[in-house]
Amino acid sequence: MKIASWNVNSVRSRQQHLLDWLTKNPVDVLCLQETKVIDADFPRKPFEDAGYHLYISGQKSYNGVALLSREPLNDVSAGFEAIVGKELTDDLDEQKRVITGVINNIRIVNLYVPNGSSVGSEKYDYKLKWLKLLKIYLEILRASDTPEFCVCGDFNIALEAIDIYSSKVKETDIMASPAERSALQEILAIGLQDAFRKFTKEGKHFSWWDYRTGAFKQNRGWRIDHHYLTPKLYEKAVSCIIDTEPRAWEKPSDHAPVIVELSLPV
DNA sequence: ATGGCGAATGCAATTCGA
Repeated sequence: MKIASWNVNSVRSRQQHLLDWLTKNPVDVLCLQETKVIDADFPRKPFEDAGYHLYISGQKSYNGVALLSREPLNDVSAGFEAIVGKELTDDLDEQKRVITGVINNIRIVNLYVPNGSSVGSEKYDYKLKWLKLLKIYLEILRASDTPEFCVCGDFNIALEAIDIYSSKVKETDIMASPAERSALQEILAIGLQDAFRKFTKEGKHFSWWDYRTGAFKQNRGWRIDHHYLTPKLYEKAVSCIIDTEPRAWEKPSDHAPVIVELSLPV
């Protein structure tokens, strides 16, 4: 079973790239982030014609997540509230950043973690608050009757120095600040492991490159798109690769898709 | 240190992303 994650930076702008990529890479589940479209305007038909069931949670202009699956998904919910309740969710479901579903007793959680703008900003505080609730959300799922899961998406956090092209990472750099990293480490402490690092120990492997200053050509990137697996699934992982090819296509997303393969029947 | 690029909105210029 193959599960891919791709921040597409607008599903409408990237529709043809997505269809071309899926033709070459007919993954079982594709998790999209930054669809940037309300549900009524999501281009469903081309993906349904390509053989996928769609589960979407979008909003105008910003954010938005979607699950595309060859087989129908069970137990689909969008947002935190369905899992943690209204009280704890507060206003954190206004931005559409979470969608989950179950296939073959494996839960897939698709996330678009807030960017945070800059360290110390209001958006940074929002990001840390969001990550705190994410931990509770995942703890509840871990204790549910579908305890094995793959949490993937755009985390907007580079966990280690080798996940960033520059060796000059400052504590004030968004996506690399100590508070962001420890918030993510606390989440992983519930029992999640980085599928990519099971197979690749060295640096210079990235999933996002700035559109500006020719960053991709010079491989000046960050690895901020991740697949985290519960122990039983981590054991079953047989590969995890970042497909940099579509990043070189014309008018690309600034992110590349990341694909994990599990030795499990679909 | 700054700005650079791209998408959305909505029709010019601004906001946001990372």
